[in-house]
Amino acid sequence: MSTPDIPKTYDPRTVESKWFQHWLDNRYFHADESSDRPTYSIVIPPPNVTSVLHMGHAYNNTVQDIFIRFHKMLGYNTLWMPGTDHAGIATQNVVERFLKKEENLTRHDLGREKFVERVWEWKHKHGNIIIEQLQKMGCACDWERERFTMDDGLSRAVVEVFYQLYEKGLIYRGEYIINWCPRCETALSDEEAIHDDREGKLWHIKYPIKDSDQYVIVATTRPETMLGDTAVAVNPSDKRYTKLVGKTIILPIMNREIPIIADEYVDSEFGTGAVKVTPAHDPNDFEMGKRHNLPFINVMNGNGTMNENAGHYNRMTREKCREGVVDELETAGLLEKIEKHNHSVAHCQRCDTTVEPYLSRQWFVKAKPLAKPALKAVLDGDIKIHPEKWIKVYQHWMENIRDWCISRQLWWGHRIPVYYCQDCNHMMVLREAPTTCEKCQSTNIYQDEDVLDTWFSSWLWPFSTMGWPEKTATLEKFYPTSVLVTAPDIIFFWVARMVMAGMEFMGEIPFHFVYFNGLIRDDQGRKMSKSLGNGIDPLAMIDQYSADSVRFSLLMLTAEGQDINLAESSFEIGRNFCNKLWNAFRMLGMHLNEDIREFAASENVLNDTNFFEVSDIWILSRYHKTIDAVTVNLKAMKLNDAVSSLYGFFWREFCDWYLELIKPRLYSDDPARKRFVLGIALYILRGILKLLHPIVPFITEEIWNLVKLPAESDIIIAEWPVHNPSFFHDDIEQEMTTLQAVIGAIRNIRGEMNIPPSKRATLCIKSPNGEFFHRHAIVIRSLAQVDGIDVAPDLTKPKFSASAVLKDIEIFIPLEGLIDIGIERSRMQKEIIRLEKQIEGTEKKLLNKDFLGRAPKDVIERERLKSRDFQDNLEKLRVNLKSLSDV
RNA sequence: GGGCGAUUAGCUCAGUUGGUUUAGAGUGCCUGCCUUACAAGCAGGAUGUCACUGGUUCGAGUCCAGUAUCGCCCA
Repeated sequence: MSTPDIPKTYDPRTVESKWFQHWLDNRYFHADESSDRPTYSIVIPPPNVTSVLHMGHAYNNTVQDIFIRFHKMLGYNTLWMPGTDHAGIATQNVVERFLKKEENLTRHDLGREKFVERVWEWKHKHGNIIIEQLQKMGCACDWERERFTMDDGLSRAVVEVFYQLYEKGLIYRGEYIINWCPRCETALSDEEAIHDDREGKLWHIKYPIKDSDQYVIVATTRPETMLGDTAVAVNPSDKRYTKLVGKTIILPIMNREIPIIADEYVDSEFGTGAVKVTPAHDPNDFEMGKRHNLPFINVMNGNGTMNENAGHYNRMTREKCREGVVDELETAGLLEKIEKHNHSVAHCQRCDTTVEPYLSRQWFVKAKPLAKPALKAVLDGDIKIHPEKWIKVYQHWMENIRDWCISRQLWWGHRIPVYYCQDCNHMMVLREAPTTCEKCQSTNIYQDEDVLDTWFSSWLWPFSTMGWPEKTATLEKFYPTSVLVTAPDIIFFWVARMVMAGMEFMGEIPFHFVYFNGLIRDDQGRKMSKSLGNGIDPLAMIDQYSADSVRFSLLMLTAEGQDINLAESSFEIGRNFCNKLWNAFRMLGMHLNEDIREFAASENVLNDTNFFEVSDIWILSRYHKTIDAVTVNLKAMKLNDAVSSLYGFFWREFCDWYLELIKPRLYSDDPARKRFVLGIALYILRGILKLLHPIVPFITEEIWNLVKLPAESDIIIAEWPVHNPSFFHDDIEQEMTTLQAVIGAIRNIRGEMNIPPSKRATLCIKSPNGEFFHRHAIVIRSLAQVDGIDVAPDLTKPKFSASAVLKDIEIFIPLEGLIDIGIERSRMQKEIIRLEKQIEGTEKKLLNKDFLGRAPKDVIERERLKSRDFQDNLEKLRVNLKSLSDV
């Protein structure tokens, strides 16, 4: 493009898909095991295969993409491992609903084998949605390596891990109270049972004492479970009940005789101090039941209905049963009272059904031995966590870890590699399915019906995706990974367990850093959720504003680890920024030719020192400081700071000032100067594009390809700019600050006086530094819309003029007839009051003996200097104000 | 009940080890501009008892203690 034919508006739609395909075609995303460059690797937190992209994904993956692209440009051999997980419960639910709706079939109609086939079918058809959406975001994953937790390789890893842990005695089967979802009809881990505070009731029930007319009153939040009561318990030190311990209760409705026992667990403060004990339906009662050898009576079926142990409530739902029990007690005069009572109730993470503490036989992982090295890794600082506050949360969980229930009564998932002989009941845990019983040679063998918790495969993700248990070149090269980027709500589900797995199976940490990104909320600070309908669809936002805009906006809005409150209009930030970038490019682009492109790319422009003006030295100084700031912040993972400094430099300095400052030269008749200034501006723009690329990859690639030399690479693999301190010029920056202040003061006068831009003004300056104004006359004229400039050290204030004071510079704008004396006077008075307040502040300090005696010298000196400047300005202002009154 | 975090402009938030900050940014608001890159823009303006109370200090938005409100996690 030598005579630029640049579209007036930037069209992200075609541009974004074009470049993504280009990057794929050139395999820029591909990580190379044979490369000798230093490595940088991330494994994606695998989204559920059923999921569609939400704002949380969009944000989380933008962060990862920035890290990856940044390190790619720094020259690292980067690997971003993508993929999805099979999301046992969620996926099974989705497919079941689908089958019901489309074919009116249940999974039981199909049978296990056929059903699982249908799930795979569904996965092949719909499971790619989120992957395509991530690609739309621009994610620089190594898509050739995409993994799925049910892939053969990853499944082998799961079996291997089960086998190893079982051999070490870290996996066991047993009958315990677990969290049971009656809707999903499966066990859940503690982490999948979400506790919410709900308004409930506390029923006070009279339990008659055998052979007496007395009662013990027990308080319960779950009256229906009384059908399974096998004791009443009180605290041994509770004097109210000492005499009753050992007596017998006639359990109402069931008419079962149950003992009154004493147990330390009972809280005398709660309710009446006497509690019913239901060992098969409450984890604490379960422990008590074991301590006191109580019977365990399960009164419920897996689907949440009552069973034959519930007497005439058999087959009733637990909700109906509760109503019935309460009615029956009331009728019998056994209901003492009902109180309102708030308590926390566990709900199924996937379907929100109230979770039932349920006695059943499940498989568990012994967690304590695994937790020990995992905790040590973090406390020793081998794994660093950002923000650090999460270390404590991690520590608390690890120190109080409980065994992990890993079996699920589902069909979709990794089937537990345990086999039983039908003939001799022998149990075998094996890597490969056996054909005969190793004990009795029977071929009558069946596999455990249950599958494993999805997280039992996800916790292996950092190494299973790289080929473990094989010793692969990928593992050798890219494990441990550099950083894990995720949201803090899965710290226990995933982060903690990945560390345990890494330590146990690799003998090494899985990642060096954990970066927790904040949660996305709506504009009122509420969590985005389907039920509230307050979610913002990132794809709709991408359609409306472009992927770059979405990425940029999210970053601008986010402080480290803080939650983000998001409104749809927030995305205008990014759109406006991209528009500004496009237009900055357009301004230069229309003047570009091969020569200038070459000139800027070769950096020869930097050697043309005799063309340098203050503005050029200034922008180069600011540019190199910006490179430094952005690089430091990105390395420190302070993304918001990196983006802010880029925003400020590009918009507030490069566009607002530099591009305006160069216009006189750009439109001058001096081709050499024009060539030079275009060269500098393009040199800076090239750098800005590179610095911005990790954040807004598409538009930067587009513009880069319009300004780069044909021989240069695409920006995605371009070299990251390096700052050079020899470009730092504090003295020149100081001079620019003064120049900006002068122009600002003039603009202020013009603005406040409502002087239209068409009305040029003359400028009278009283200053000893005439040289300064001579040097900057052209840009002052251009940026402040003034005609002539008179400068003299002893200039007298013209009549009918507005004025401003900047230390030793006094600015006068004679505006006879235009200036409203009233406005000007109040403008000056406002300034005087402001200064008087400042002086008051500094004087207070300077008159304080303790301050003078104890504060460091430089601080005192600074205060003195400040005070003197304020006083000088004030005096001049007063004189000027007075002259205004004299007119 | 235990723990963590927050409280700074109308809104969303920065503010590193106490003095380089005369408390900032984005957005919104008011005024004036279609100035040959950009009205998705430009220029100017207004707005803060830094939640409250006390303490440490020559000096506190910043450190300490307590209070209030809100949020999150765990039991």
